[in-house]
Formats: sequence, C-alpha cells, structure tokens
Amino acid sequence: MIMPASYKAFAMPELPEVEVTRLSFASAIAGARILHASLGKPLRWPLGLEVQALVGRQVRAVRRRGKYLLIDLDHGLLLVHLGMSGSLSFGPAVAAAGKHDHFDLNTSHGLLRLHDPRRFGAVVYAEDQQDPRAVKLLGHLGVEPLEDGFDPLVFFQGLKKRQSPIKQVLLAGELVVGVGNIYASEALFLAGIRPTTRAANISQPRALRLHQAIRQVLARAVAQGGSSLRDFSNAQGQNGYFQLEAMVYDRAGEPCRSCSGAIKRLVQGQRSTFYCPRCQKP
DNA sequence: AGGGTGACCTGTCGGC
DNA sequence: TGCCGACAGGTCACCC
Repeated sequence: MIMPASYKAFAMPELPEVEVTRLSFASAIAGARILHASLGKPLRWPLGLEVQALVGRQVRAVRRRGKYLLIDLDHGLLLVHLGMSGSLSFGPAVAAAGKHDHFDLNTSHGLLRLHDPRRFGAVVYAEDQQDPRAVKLLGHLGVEPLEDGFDPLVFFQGLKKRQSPIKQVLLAGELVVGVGNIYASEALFLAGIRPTTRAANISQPRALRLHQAIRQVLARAVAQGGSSLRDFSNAQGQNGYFQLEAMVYDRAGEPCRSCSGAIKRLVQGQRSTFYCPRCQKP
C-alpha cells in the first residue's frame, strides 16, 4: 500500500472513519521506535502513565476494536478514542503542536498527532487487554459488524431482549459496535425500519434486513474512505465524503431519494435522528 | 438489570 | 457587529 508522505485523517469518527484512519498509518508506523511523547490539555481520561515512560518503546501494530484504536507496543498498548471531534495525523513533524493538538507520539517513522478540539477523545495506557483500564473501556462492547462473528440470528435474538427504540439499541453498542449517529439513521433507512420501533418488536425478516444494512452501509463507507484517501494530497478530501450520498442524515425537510416524501427529524436520547416516514415502517 | 438523563468541551451557525 | 441559544460524528457515571 502506498501512503502519502503526510495526511490528515477524517474527523467524523464512527467505525468507518476510525478504520480508515487505522489503515492510513498502521503499516507506516509499525516497527517505529518512540523518540518523544507529550500531552496537551487533558483529554477525557488521564493517560494512566507518566508520558515519558513511553519513550524507547516500539510500536508493533495498530488494531481497532469498535471505535477504539489499539496501538500495540512492545510493552503495553495505547487505547485511542477520537470522541466527537478527534482526528489523527501521521507524517513528518513539521509544525509545532497547535491549540487543539493534545497528544504527540514522535517516532522514528514520523509524528502521530491527535487533534481534538472538544477533547471528548482519549489516549489511555494499559499493560495488556486484561488490564482493568482496558476492560472498563472494551469489556462491554458488542461484536464487530464487519467480522464473521456478527451473526444475523444472534443479532435478532439480541433485539428481542431490548425494549428501547431500535435507534438507541444500535447506538448503545452492546449488540454490535461501531454504528454511530449517522450510520444508525442510514442503516435503518436501508432496512425500511422506523427508528422509534421497539427493538423487541422487530420481526426476524426485518432484523435480518437490518443486519445486512448495517454491514452494507459500514463496508461501503470504509471503501469510500479508502478511495478518498488515495488522493489525499489535496486537503479537500476532509469534507464529509459520506454525506454526499446520505439518504436521510441531516436531510430534514428534503425529499427522500426513494419516494420524494419529506425527510423528518426527531430527537432520541438527546441525539438527532432522521428518517423517511413513508419508506420506514414502525 | 435496563432504561433514561446529565456531563464532559469547543466551535459554528442562524436569529434578533 | 454582538450576543445567545441550538447543535455537532461519543459514551461514561449516575439515577430510578
């Protein structure tokens, strides 16, 4: 895989954006030695280790679990979450840290930098994945939607036990991880299911359709993120590539791309939800 | 135990 | 132009 010398990852951190970010620097940073590390303003949680203690360690690999990136070191690992506004860049260390750059990992292969204006993101150190600090963040997470473990029937059975609206069950991430506010609306549109429908009331055929829709919408976004990344030499690529073809997200009042009826917005759990009343049945 | 709410923090946008 | 409220891609801690 050919990587541009320097790039900025997308700041729209649902699973696809996190995965695209991972793919963009994982191979480039593998094997790098940490030369210097520094923190800016406090993030959501403390690192849990004197930051200088990272110096001299080696980066082995970068994995992803849900919306967390796991940076494996030769000793311990870093759990990186992008929160609502975080993005990672990796490349030659050109500029000094800016106002919203809150974590720098300067390595023999380049500088990994976390930029996060709202600071809902985090970098947490753990000795291993059994470390209580890692378990607290990862332990309750549901299955990975793009892996074989995401079984349609198990998904259906999980839905049957939940009384909450399906939109909120998806966002909770306990059945399946990685579906954020945008893709939850999009997947429910594809499946023709009203976001307010109680999860337990969804029939098996509709649950299977939703299972497919989740995979489809996430896989497509990863693929498109990847293709956007290729010509990332112009920084324009940062603009929300997914929204160019969102079916419902952020389209309140606009015509449904399928039936031309007006897209509606509602609020569930203090988050915006968008749906087509005609195409999506309760 | 599941389900609902508040909290964290900064930036941007629209209305008056 | 300035001020103010609403809203933004997440999720944990806390209540009942």
